[in-house]
Amino acid sequence: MAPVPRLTLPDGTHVELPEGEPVGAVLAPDALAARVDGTLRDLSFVPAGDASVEPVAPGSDDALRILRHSTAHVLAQAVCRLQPGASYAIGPPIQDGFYYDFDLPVAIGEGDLPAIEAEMRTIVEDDQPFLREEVSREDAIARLEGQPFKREIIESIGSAEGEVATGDRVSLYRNDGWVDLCEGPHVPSTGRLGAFTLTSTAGAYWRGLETNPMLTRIYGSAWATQEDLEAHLSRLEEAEKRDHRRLGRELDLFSSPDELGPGLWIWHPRGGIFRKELEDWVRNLHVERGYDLIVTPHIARSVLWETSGHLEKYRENMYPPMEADTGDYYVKPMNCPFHVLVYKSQVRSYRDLPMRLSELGTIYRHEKAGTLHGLLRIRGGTQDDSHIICTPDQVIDEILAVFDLTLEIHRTFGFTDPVVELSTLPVAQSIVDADTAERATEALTLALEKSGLDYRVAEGEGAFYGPKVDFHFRDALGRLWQLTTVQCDFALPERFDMEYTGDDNQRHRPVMIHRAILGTLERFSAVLIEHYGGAFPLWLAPEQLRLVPVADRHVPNCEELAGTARASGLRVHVDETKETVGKKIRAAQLVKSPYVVVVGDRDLDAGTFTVRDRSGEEHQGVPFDRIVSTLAEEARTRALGQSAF
RNA sequence: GCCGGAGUAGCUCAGUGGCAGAGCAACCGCCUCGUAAGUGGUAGGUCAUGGGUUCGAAUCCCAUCUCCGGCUCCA
Repeated sequence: MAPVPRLTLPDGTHVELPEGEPVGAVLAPDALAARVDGTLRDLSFVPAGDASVEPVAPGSDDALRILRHSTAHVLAQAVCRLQPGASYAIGPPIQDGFYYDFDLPVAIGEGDLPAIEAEMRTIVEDDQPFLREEVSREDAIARLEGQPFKREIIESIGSAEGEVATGDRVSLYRNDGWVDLCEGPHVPSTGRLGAFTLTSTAGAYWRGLETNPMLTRIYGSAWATQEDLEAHLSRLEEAEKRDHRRLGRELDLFSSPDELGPGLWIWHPRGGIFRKELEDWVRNLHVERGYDLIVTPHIARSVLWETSGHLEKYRENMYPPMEADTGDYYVKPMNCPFHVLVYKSQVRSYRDLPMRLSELGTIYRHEKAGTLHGLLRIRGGTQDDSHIICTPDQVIDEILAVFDLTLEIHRTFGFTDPVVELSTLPVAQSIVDADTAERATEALTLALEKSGLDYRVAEGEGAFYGPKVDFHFRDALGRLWQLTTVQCDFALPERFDMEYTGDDNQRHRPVMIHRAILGTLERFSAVLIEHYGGAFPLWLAPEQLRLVPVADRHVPNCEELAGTARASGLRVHVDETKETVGKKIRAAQLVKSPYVVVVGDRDLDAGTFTVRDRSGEEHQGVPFDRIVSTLAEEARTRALGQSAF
């Protein structure tokens, strides 16, 4: 007779499990699953012998994943009830929720989601147990007859490396006669689910391959409690309020009229002043850091792009050529070839190096139509693009200096704690030989090690001409944005036959570092708008001070005060509309004007004013010259918070 | 590019085969006001574009353009 299994609980105590009893029998009733000897299992799992057992408590990350996965099953079951001929593919838990992919006899849209959700609720009310069975592959295929995707998965299991199951047996989960191939584990029964909602539908290729059939994906969100779900939904609402496309319109910053073409944007006066401030600052900072400013055109002959390799490797992202009297011209998708030409305009010596060539270069990329997204994914944009051309000995120090500048720039906006990623060369489509790629990767790795930054490696994610280091920063809502990219390039110097004379009087090949710290200004602006929710720090605010006359007769007083403030470099708006003070305050608040000063008899008599900031807080009795000097100082220091007076 | 949805006044939207609508914004008055919407009026439209069905189309059909949500976070 087999010995009774002895279970070790997380607190170190031991319990004996009566033979044939599942682990759930000894765990708290709120447990959703169990971790048995480190592996996630159903509560119904019966251990073969002694084991350590840990409950998967509600609210834990494991529990959330299981909950979401189980909810995905309920979704699939509901869809199959509503559309009996449906094939179901995969339905994993994801960030904040889950999805399931289907091939449906009848197409559905978002309007069909309430009906599906209602069906899901009845399944939850039924409190159907999730029953696990382990069967042979043949049996599994038989049980899932008419499910081509499941068949494909079953046949592929164990064949590719890293596949989940091994051996000939796979697991099925069944509730109420509906069967899915699934590794598990699941919650004990559907009654444990509930805090979920379906969010959207989408097309998704089977296994993500464009050559595969397009399936219908249904997305949902699921949480441990209704409160968590509601908190998530209000986070989405907050993100929507901060959407740069919406704020760009509301704050009158930019637009993309149809006549321009997709992915192209015009900046309005209020957006223009914001960009000017950003650009002036970033240019000056570069000059301070030893960069030289250059200017290059938007188009160039095809020969330039042949030499650079763009026509060979980057053509699909380039606008088609323009025919002209002197040959074919291409609009530039990158600035680097032009910077090479600046370098090559003279014979260079090691004394010229490092050369740090910088421009706000406007580029055009013919991005795939479906990938465009506001200012975040555009076809025309301006990069803070620089190329550092240096000797191999100087590479590491130059890269370190770029890292340093990167951190300084992002700190100015309140972005800290970057997530740093080293992307190695994409082997297949590179113009670089393995040896060169190795050298470039090594240089970046050495610089990263020396910088002390934590980083992770992404194999094969680099640019076609070289490996790169990317910096991602977290915004006010906790979202990560890839902003900075630093690329180490041994290929273009070769292709363009770039040279310098060394102190040995021999010719040498320089190294080129590509780097954009803000990325494109359009994209960066979008990130800033969402980060600040449109409430820019004073130095970037299109309007810095708004004066509100109490009555018409105070307009001249406001104009006079505005003149004083403007003389100190402040951007001031006087609200001359014939509205009530309350209405004018509201208008100022809606355009997120940082400071509002109401000007009436009381203030003019006293010679002091009440300053209202964005939070609505009022600072009383402030002389106007102090308002001006305080705001000027706030702008000068690029302060992130508002002044207290 | 592909799947699904959408396109009506500057903005947000109603209108589902029978005269093109509302709120906000704009403009013109009245009010001269004290920290988030005072009040009356006026103007504003090729209902994305082109074709079709119909006595009749914003509405139904087709095509095109544009926008929105997505297109492995792998049972």
